[in-house]
Amino acid sequence: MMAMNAKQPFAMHAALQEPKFSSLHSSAEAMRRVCLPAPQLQGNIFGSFDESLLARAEALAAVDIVPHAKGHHHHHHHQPPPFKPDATYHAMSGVPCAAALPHPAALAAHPLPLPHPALDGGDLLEHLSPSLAVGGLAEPPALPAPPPPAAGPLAVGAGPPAAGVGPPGGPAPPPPAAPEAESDPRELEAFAERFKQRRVRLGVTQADVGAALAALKLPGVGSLSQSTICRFESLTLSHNNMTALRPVLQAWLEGAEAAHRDRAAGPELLAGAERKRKRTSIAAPEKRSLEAYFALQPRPSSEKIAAIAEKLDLKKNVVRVWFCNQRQKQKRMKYSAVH
DNA sequence: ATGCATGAGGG
DNA sequence: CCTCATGCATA
Repeated sequence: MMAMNAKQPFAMHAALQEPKFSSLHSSAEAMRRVCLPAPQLQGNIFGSFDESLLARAEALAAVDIVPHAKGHHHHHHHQPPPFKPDATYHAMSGVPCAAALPHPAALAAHPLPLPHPALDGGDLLEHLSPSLAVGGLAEPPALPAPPPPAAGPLAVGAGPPAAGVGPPGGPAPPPPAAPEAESDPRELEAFAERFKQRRVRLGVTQADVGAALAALKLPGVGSLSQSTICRFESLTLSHNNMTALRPVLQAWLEGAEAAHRDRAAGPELLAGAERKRKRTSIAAPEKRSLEAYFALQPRPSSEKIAAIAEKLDLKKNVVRVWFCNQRQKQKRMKYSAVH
């Protein structure tokens, strides 16, 4: 009997992408803004920037054929394939990493050493520069007082039906520590940490938690993936998302601990997961170019994306998605530094 | 722990 | 097309 992965991605999704944050989000937004280079006085100057930057990035990408250079990393593409190998398909390996994954990897930081416009040379994007210089760099640094909706239509899992939180009869489903939950970043941070600690103490993996959420049968709440649980614990989700998930995870935690004490009602807290598939990967050189370009223009137009895609031998959609993801990453909650 | 991707919902 | 919440496949 094969267990078909019949997952029901309950739709919660972006309910409102409008300015629905009160003040916390403002911080995030502010952070993001300050990250951007002053989008002014650009004009033709940027054209040069753009050109040299991308040219350099591409040059770097092209030097993958150098004998050794740094002394690490050796690629193998950029060959003249009859196709467009923008993506590298790797074989799967079914890694049951789960949560307590003993990876000694320490992660490598990406200081993003933005090159200086001192470089010059190829005008690989000559046909791009013009349009970008005047047509794309019109960032309206406006922020017309975001009206705080006050109401919390977060609808974490309240997509289709009206997941009324607080039905008469069994109210107070999500027992938030604070009725008015300020959603303090510190608060969330603290909770995430405690959550992880207790989760580990229960000997439950992130994947297990995600799967177990469905057993809670909370309205609109299905199962989540290990990724999401992990991101929650590491606070790499948007503030909105964190806030929405907190009650759910807290509910699970309580139930799990209860089941732990009383072994008789929590067999669903364990789940096996089997996955098999492949993921497309963007090669390092291409990634570098993309990063360089992103630093200059986080929001390239379709035309620019198409041009970049062609230059890098990537599918346009891949490039577009890459930019989208970059934006999300840059925007993601990381306010644990500035309040 | 993260990268690339899908999809809903809003413009 | 974009933003956002999520997920699968990976390193």
